[in-house]
Amino acid sequence: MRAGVSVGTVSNVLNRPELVAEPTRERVYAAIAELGFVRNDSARQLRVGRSRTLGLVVLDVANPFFTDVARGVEDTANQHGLAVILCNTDEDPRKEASHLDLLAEMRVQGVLINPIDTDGRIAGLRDRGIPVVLFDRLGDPAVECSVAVDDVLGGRLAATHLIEAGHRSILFVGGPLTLRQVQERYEGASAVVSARDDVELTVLTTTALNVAAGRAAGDRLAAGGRDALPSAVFCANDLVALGVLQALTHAGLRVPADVAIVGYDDIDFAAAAAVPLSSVRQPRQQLGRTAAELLLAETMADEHEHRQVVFDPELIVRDSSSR
Amino acid sequence: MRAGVSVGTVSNVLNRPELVAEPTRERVYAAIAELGFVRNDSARQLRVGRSRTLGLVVLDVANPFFTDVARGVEDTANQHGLAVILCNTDEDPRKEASHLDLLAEMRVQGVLINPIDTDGRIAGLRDRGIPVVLFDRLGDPAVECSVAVDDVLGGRLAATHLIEAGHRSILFVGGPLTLRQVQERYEGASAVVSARDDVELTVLTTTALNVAAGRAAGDRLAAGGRDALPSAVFCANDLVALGVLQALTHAGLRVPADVAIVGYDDIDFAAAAAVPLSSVRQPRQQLGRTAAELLLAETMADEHEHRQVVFDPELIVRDSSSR
DNA sequence: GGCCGTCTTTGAACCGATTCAGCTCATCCG
DNA sequence: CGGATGAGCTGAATCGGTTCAAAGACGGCC
Repeated sequence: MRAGVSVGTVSNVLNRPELVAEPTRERVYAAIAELGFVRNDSARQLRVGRSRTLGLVVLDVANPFFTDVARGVEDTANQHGLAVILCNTDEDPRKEASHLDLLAEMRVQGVLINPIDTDGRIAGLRDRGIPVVLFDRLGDPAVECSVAVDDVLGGRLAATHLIEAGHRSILFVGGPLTLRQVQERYEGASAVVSARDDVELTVLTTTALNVAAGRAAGDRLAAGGRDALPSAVFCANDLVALGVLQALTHAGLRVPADVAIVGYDDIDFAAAAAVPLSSVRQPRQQLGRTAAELLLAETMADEHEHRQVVFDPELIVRDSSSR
Repeated sequence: MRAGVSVGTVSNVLNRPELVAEPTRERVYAAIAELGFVRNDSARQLRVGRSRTLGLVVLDVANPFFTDVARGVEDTANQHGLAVILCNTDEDPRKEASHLDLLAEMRVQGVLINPIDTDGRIAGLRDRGIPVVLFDRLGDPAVECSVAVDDVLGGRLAATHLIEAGHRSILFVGGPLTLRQVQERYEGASAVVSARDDVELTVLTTTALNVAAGRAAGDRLAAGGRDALPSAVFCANDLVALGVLQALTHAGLRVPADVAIVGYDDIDFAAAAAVPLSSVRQPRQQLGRTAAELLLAETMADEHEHRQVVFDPELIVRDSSSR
């Protein structure tokens, strides 16, 4: 080698510099700088058995909820010298599967996932020694760690608030209902409503949880005419809520006078909306950080006790649901 | 091996199945399924010399502008069987450097970057045979491909529109001014303004381009009192604009009556804002797709002609700047 | 039967960093 | 002075695919 030193020594300089004598170390650093040497991570991984990356699989990168979670994950990961590979599933089980396959081939240290399809693939990763932590959804504490926010409670908070504000016909907008988040938020609202005789809860399902889907739902609502309108709408997330708000406003309806709206997630844009949006807030970054920490704990320790962490959501009331 | 077959054959089944006889192929697939075999990507990479990933380095994942670009990049990359590693720099040159180092170690196929700091590191990647494509910023066509939107034109569009709407004192809000995008958008506006004697353009710099920074700027504006207010504000991006809008509204000022606002990027949330935001729209996904295509073209071809692609932005006028 | 060409399959070299047993040499101690 | 000690360094084995020259199998043809 350039520094008159063996490859073994170079490796030591890079990984355990304290083992190498000062002058040698200096020479090696100098040679590295001079030659522009960059360690080949594949070779290192091959030998060590696993990579220095961690996979994060989310439903939709364009949703600020997930980018905030990703922030949290990234913070924690970077602190430990790990890179994060962000994968987008678009709520498509096939995309999810193909991303998981890729992550398995990469021998990532672990995977954080908000799963759509809990098919065998996740178990497969785990069999292969790759820990998987579920986030924004609880799993089986016997086999996995998970971090979630209590969505049923979130649904209750929203519904309770609307009922207290005097609304008697509430429409839940969101979908697909196969998404656990959507289902549980609905469940929470439903539980509150069924405890009373005088309140009605209906559902309008959407095909996705984005602004366009919300806009479509809002258009349908508006097209039904003023009489068919519910007095309040509870949306499965803020993107949908913003879409509904846009469509209703566009159709000349007033929020909250004609229809009140409550969203979910309390993304930054909720407060900046046409009518500041009431929303159920989740501790997003903390969700990400906690998930990453659980994952790291699992990779480090020999003995590991799986944990379930549940955060409580909080209702933020703004103009869209109060007069 | 389980299928009574050599490793070489397995490799052929995986990579060039047409070379292997039907029955053998079947046996190998069966064995793979039975054993739950997953190819070790590091070993493959080590041999082949490069990975099947591509790095995307952005200023801020939480900015919908970048997630839309990322979408475009991902689409194209996935079509070619590549994974995308999304890196966040938070406008911090140190983070940028460390991400680039990591990507170099990973021997990514290429890097798409919206650079802050064009220090030696990018050239270093290129020397090592890793193509780099700049996006949202033009580079030197002799050494690199780049894709951008004409930010100077965007600035002109915004300023021209405001002047035509009768505004004579315009405030530009954005920063840091070291960001090329910020600078050029300002330049465009400045060029239009200096062509006239009766219009005044001032600048309020922010430390970042997010909602919080915008809110802070808006608070400062509002604190100055009604008399000190400019008649219009042109923001370096929509996040800042939304922040300003929020702060002004909160302070009891009316938009656009007291102050008009024009943003930049036309993110989905701009239309859904408290006062629907006028904004300069950029073809975001297309920017991402084009950048990825240029990168792929460079990796494939032996001979490669570097290209510069410039898209034109488009002004979308909404309520925030028209009465 | 022998030779040739085609289609399959094999097996060993190789990629580059890590790891570790073992070597060297200076120092210290009895 | 001999031997023990340990710091510092070396060099070869190793990880698991990919690649390719070469071997093998088989059929056709003279």
